[in-house]
Amino acid sequence: MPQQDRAYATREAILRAAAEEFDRLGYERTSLTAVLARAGLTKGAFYFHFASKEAVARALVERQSELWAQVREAWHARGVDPLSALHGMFAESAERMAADVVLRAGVRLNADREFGYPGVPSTHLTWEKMIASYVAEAGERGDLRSGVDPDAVARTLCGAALGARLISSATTACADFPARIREVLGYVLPCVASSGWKLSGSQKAVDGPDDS
Amino acid sequence: MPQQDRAYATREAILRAAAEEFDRLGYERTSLTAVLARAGLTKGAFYFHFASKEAVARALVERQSELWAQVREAWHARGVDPLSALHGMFAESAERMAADVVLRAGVRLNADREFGYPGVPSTHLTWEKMIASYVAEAGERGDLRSGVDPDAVARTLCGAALGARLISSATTACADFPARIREVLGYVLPCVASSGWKLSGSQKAVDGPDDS
DNA sequence: CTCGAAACATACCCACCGGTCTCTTTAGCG
DNA sequence: CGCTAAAGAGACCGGTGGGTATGTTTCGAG
Repeated sequence: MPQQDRAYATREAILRAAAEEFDRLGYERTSLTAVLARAGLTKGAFYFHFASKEAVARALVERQSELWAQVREAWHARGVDPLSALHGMFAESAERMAADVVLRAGVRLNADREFGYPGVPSTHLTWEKMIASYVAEAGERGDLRSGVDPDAVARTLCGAALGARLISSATTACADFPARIREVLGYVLPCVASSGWKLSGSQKAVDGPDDS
Repeated sequence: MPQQDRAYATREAILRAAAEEFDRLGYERTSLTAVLARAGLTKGAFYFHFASKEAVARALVERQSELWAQVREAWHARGVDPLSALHGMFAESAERMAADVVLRAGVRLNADREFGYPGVPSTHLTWEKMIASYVAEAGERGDLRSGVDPDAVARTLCGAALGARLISSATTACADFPARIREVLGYVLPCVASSGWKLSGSQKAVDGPDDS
């Protein structure tokens, strides 16, 4: 609760303007001047609310990471099988990103750090492990084909999602990101899951091949 | 044919040093000073051979694009089925990239332009179309499952390859890129190809699931 | 050997960007 | 009202990076 309401508004305005620029250009190529021009503010306002350019970026990454835990919890609570949960989490994440610039910026910033700079431990490994554990769990339930390596599947899905986001971000500002994600899932999961597995959780699986 | 042999050598040295920096840091974060320090040269030498920083980047992108046409021709000449040709092209490309810094830098620069800057037509669309045509051709031969959309497969593979390269580049300097690409192909192609299809062309398909 | 162009070195310029400093305005509160 | 701190404006600074201008070496031709 800020001492003044106006302060909260401008802080949000800065975050939003920064998100829009970061989303388009990434961290390096985004200048504070551009952000402030977009927000209709000046450096005085900025450095009152944030300690540095990096601090805004961190704030955006923060918001983003909070949200994912939330999404994950929600799908965990639904009690569907692991593969369906994975599908749901991917799809919901993609849809949220398509709808929210602030979220997109946070994701991009988070990724840019990892892949731009060399040798960063990276949150991305966390994702890979999380996905791998879901796939492994599916294996214990007998939902996998024989010979499927959970780690390899996790690497594939992670990479595919990353690439899809980049392309979608550059071409349609992530508008077609959900569709691309569903395509990826549609062409990977059937190859991973055993023939008996079916997507559950009131989801629509689009663009995958028919069983034949 | 340069007037002096030494000139050719230094030009190559600049290209190599620039490639190493571009490969690690990307275009924006690479400074000429760092490149020249690495090459043991000065700005005088640089601006004699290249008009600008961007010109070196273009030269690297140029080399890269020449090579792909070559790879594509080679696999076309082998006369294998379309899906096997796709597999071969992907695998060979990945292996060349793992081995050659100059190539990697060109690829990264080419991609950075497309995805960093908004609204660039992009060579990447060319790739998608090319892949889609191969997949469509496979469909005409009856090598596809029913319900498979060649365009969607192309998007998926393109994105997956892009993501795999980024992750591999950041973590192992693309050393495990060939393995990651084979994983991707192993978990996508079986889901796309009809059950009768088999990989040909003396290639090893690793990490894919068993048929069951 | 000489001379001139090619090939490279070095000092310099300038625009920009993140960050700081000082000053003004606004809002809460007695 | 009037006082004070929050909130914001706007000028300014240091550093860096791409690019240039000018000087110096190397090489090949005649």
